[in-house]
Amino acid sequence: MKKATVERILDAAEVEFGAHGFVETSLRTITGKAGVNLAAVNYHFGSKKGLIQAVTDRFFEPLTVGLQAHLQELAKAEISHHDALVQIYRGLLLEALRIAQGNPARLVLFARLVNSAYNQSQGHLRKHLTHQYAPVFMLFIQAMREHMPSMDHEQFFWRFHQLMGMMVFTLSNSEALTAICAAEYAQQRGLPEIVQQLIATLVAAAEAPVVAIEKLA
Amino acid sequence: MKKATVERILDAAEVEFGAHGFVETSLRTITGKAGVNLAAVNYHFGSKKGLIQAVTDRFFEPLTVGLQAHLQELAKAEISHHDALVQIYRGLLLEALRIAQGNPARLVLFARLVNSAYNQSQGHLRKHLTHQYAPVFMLFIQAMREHMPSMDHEQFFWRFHQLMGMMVFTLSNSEALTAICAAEYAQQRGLPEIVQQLIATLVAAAEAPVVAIEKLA
DNA sequence: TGTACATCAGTGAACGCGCGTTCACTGATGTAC
DNA sequence: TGTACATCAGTGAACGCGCGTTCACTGATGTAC
Repeated sequence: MKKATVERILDAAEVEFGAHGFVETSLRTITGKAGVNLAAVNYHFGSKKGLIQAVTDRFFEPLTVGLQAHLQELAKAEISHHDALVQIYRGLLLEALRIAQGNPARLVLFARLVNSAYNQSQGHLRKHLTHQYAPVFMLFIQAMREHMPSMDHEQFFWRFHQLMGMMVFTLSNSEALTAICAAEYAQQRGLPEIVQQLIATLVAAAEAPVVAIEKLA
Repeated sequence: MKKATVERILDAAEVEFGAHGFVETSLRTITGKAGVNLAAVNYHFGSKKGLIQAVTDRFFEPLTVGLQAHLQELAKAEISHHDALVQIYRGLLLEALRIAQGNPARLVLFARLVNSAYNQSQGHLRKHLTHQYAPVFMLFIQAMREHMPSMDHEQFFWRFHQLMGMMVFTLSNSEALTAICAAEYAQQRGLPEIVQQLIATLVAAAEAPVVAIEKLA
């Protein structure tokens, strides 16, 4: 049973976008890998931008649904700030892992998508993400903020994005890093171990003492 | 007194590469801003890759010289692990700030350059960086490692790259983040404040307790 | 049940465009005798 | 000091290529009467 054209395009696009980014992946590469006609992308998705947004939604829709449920569960539980922070990141990253289905390229795609929320080069994607998923983002940020009580709004803002950076970079380069790790330390690490280490450092960084914002001498 | 063509190209390239990345910046944009002939890039630098490497060297050569001196000074001093870590990152980031001369786009360029050491899409740059500046990188890593004594090699490896990620992301998106910060919190932050906050979180994350590497449940 | 038409998924070939690069050329400066 | 030649910085126009997109078209399926 041959998969429908739309799905085969999305499957191929997901992998290629993850591996080489949006700009450096051509529609010819995607349609080639998918075994469909070049014009099929524009027929089904209208444009390359449309395809990028479709790929985004196929990942983010289940992710945000799962994350929202997880965060709402968490809000009811009475646990320490520390455990809550761990659970928040576990919720986000396990959900992402689940959707990526163990495929590293898909997790890299997730990191690229988050990154592009800051990046002006994919302006349409930034708009799409913020318009489409703002409520869940807000929920996530609020949950974090609740459990980092010693900071004022601006301090939290900077800290939050520092953590985002750590997460995005680590996931984006997970393939390069596991390769180096295998070569240097003879350890074959998978995504679950990487994510586990990542969560530990993220939470520790979230809990780091607050420093007043002032100019660097 | 009109600047020489080579310098004017490098100046423009630095800014444009910082603002839009290597792939998404065309030679026509650069030569346009520099006010020189399109063919001048290939005449002076051989190719676009050659230009990228020249831009890299103009930033990294003074950076690595300064950083090396700073690290060697530091090795003599008898200070705590914590203070040493602070000084290591201060050395790196103040040197980068100095070379960027307060121009945010130049600091973004620095972040892009570090990032491309991991990124396969600019393979030539990755090779160039590792071949050209490996000794200073090693020195930097060794200095870090010395002051994070409770980790084994592999744990240090992962932690180190998590910190790199935080740094690269924060600097890469410093313009977007300062813009959001100004809009949301009515605070006009400059690079020195951002770097100061960054160093605090980097060091805290470096000092975070070690966690055994195992699969995530 | 049969026929005419509409809709839809998909195709092959071409379009215009921007890209990095190339090349023959110009004009100024330096050098040898 | 003058002349002939070589070298060098820079130029204008074109080249070939890969890109996203478009368009006329095909063949299959659905629908109305």
